[in-house]
Amino acid sequence: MQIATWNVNSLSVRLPQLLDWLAANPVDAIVLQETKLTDDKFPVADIEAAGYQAQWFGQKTYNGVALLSRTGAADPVRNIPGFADEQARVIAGTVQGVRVIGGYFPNGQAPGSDKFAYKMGWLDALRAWVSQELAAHPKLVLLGDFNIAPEDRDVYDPVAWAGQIHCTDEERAHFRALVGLGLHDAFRLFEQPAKSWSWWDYRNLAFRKNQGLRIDHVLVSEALRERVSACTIDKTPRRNERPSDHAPVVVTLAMPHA
DNA sequence: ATGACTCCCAGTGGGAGA
Repeated sequence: MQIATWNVNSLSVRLPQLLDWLAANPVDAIVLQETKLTDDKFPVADIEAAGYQAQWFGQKTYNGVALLSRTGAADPVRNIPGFADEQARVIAGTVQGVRVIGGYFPNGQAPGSDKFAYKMGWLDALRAWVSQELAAHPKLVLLGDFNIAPEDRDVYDPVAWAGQIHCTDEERAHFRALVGLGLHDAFRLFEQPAKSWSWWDYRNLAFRKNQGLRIDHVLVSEALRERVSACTIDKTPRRNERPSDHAPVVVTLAMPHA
């Protein structure tokens, strides 16, 4: 079983690339971030034609998430229950017995800003809810655009980024607290090339110079840890014309009855 | 290097992203 995450930075712009990628990478499920579409504009027909069922939750201009799966998702949830939020950032569902939680974590803009405070409150609420979800669903994957670079090795220039957004102590403490619920950073369960990033700035030839951050993550529960056989970042779509600034991340699980 | 690019809604520019 394979599950992916991809921040597409506008699904209307990236739909052809998504369909191409799914044809080449027929994952069982994928969560999308930054669809930037109101629900009435979601391209459900194209996605179903590609062999996926979809749950989606969006808004105009900003945010927006979706969960696509071959077999459909049971018990869907949109956003964090009990956390009043104007922004469409979370979609969850149970796919082939695995609880899949896709998130587009707040950017936070800058430490000290209102948006940073929102990010901290959102992370508090997310952790409390994921803790409950874990208790109900031991086989759980939390994945998406976390907008957090967990360690200095996840940053191309950790000196320049020290204390900057995505790299603050507060954000990194939140990442560790999520892991502390009993989750594992699937990417780090394996030997990985140095300088592995999931996002590269559009500016300054950052992709060509491989100047990026690893901010898109897949966290797997303890019950799934032994089943994880691979976790990779696919840089291929970042080489497209008009690419998203993020690359997909794919986790492979050995699921005997999937 | 106070930047750079891309998307969006707007409306002939500006905010947000990361």
